[in-house]
Amino acid sequence: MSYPCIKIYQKLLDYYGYQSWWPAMSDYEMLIGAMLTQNTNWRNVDKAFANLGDKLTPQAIAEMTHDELAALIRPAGYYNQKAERIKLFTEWFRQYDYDVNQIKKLPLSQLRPMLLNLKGVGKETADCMLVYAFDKPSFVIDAYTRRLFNRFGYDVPKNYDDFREFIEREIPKDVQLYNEFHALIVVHAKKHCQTKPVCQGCPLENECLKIIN
DNA sequence: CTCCAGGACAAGC
DNA sequence: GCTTGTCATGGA
Repeated sequence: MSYPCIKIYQKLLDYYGYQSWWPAMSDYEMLIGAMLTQNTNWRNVDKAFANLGDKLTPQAIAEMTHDELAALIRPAGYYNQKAERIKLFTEWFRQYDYDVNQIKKLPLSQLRPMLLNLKGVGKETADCMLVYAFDKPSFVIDAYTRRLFNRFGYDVPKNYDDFREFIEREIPKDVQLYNEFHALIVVHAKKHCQTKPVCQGCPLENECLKIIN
């Protein structure tokens, strides 16, 4: 690899500054947001949050019926699936008294398989939860990450865990770094590369071209 | 009208 | 292992 992965991070950080993610009022809101945003525009997730209002707590959601929850999160799409899966996740969360600090005591090697075992929590969602709620360094791979690394000329693995481990080998295993890097990738993609394989008007375009040529 | 957005899962090969 | 159909809304 001719271009160090960490330099992409540094360029994004220089341009956009620290993002201090995840945008959420509480750890529970972050965890639910990770499930609601699956293949869904964040604007629609915000509408669901607005509908939930002060009922966006594990206690309140645990007491709702499926239909009540589904109606509130309807704007976020897949609302029947997501309602069921959010209920199941909240049941799991209850084992830890709805307290992320209890979950943080578990090692990453044990916690990640536990999350993946939950219905509706796949690899990307699990890694988001690990980085943004449980302070565990497990690099998040999403469509934006693939697009960016392809743009920079990387021949990245198609397999999720292969790609994740590839990046984890390239940069320090630091949860704060993982947190910022993924946030910067998303912010960058939303501003400049949302639907285009090539970043037109991208602030890093000159750098991209310099690297490829 | 079509296409897509910070995916996950089950079924089929 | 990998590919495909399904789930669904709202904005461009």
